Amino acid sequence: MIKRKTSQRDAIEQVFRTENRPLGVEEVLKSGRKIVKSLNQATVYRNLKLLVENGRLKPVSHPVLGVLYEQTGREHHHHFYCRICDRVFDLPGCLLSDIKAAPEGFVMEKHEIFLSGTCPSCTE
Amino acid sequence: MIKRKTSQRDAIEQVFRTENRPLGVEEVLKSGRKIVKSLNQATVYRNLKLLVENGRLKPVSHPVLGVLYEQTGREHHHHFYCRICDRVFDLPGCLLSDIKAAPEGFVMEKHEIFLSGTCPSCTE
DNA sequence: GTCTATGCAAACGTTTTGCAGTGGG
DNA sequence: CCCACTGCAAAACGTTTGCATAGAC
Repeated sequence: MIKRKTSQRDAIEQVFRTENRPLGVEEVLKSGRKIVKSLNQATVYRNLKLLVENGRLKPVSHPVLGVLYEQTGREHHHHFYCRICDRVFDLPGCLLSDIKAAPEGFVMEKHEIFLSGTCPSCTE
Repeated sequence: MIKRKTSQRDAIEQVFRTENRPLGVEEVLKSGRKIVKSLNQATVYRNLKLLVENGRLKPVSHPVLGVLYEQTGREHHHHFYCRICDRVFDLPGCLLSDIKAAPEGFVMEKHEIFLSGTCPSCTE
């Protein structure tokens, strides 16, 4: 579905590569405008959707921040939300591995884990 | 902040007692109207907020269904989402208990876990 | 009778869409 | 030279709010 290479879409992808953490629409727009100053909100929405359909991004529905997007291609992992700096960090590994999580009768196909608290730079 | 007893609020609370699972605004409105047919959407929104402030309900931000509400007073637990019947079930116990979840430097204060798959009635 | 809580409609913030025009291939 | 993609503005959607009045106490 992506047919052409545009400076707007490039800028959006570059933002994800630079920040290297899950980002929301507003953050992508703000940072993307530093690269392509005419960047429009509708273009960001359309491209985030396109990039998801093309398997380059994955949506993460965060309990506090709403829908975020992150780059695909990394291992299964979970997220840590810092309530002070309001950022989301990737956590290595999976806390649920080889635990029988769901009771009898339930067939578990997926899981998501969200931790929250304070990150290293905000904790003193 | 709740000063009076109204049939609308009673209906809303009754819906939660009857269903006994996390519910979204639309479900509350739909079921509540079976009890008080004039029940208005704005009234549902206002009462859900009031009931949260009064400690009777607790919001749960679900990755698929958005904001749901559940009755307070039960132990810490997590949720299972059935992708077939689209309902959320409470799960007993906590899968994260006494596991060191966050890496060095991160101070974990809370966590949320969402499982999904198929529930007993939808699995054959 | 007082004043909280409700119903209705307008307002709001966020996301999506229609359309004319730009620019990638 | 196409037509995918963009910017802009309007529409759509879910939630909140202002206001007049019903109804709890």
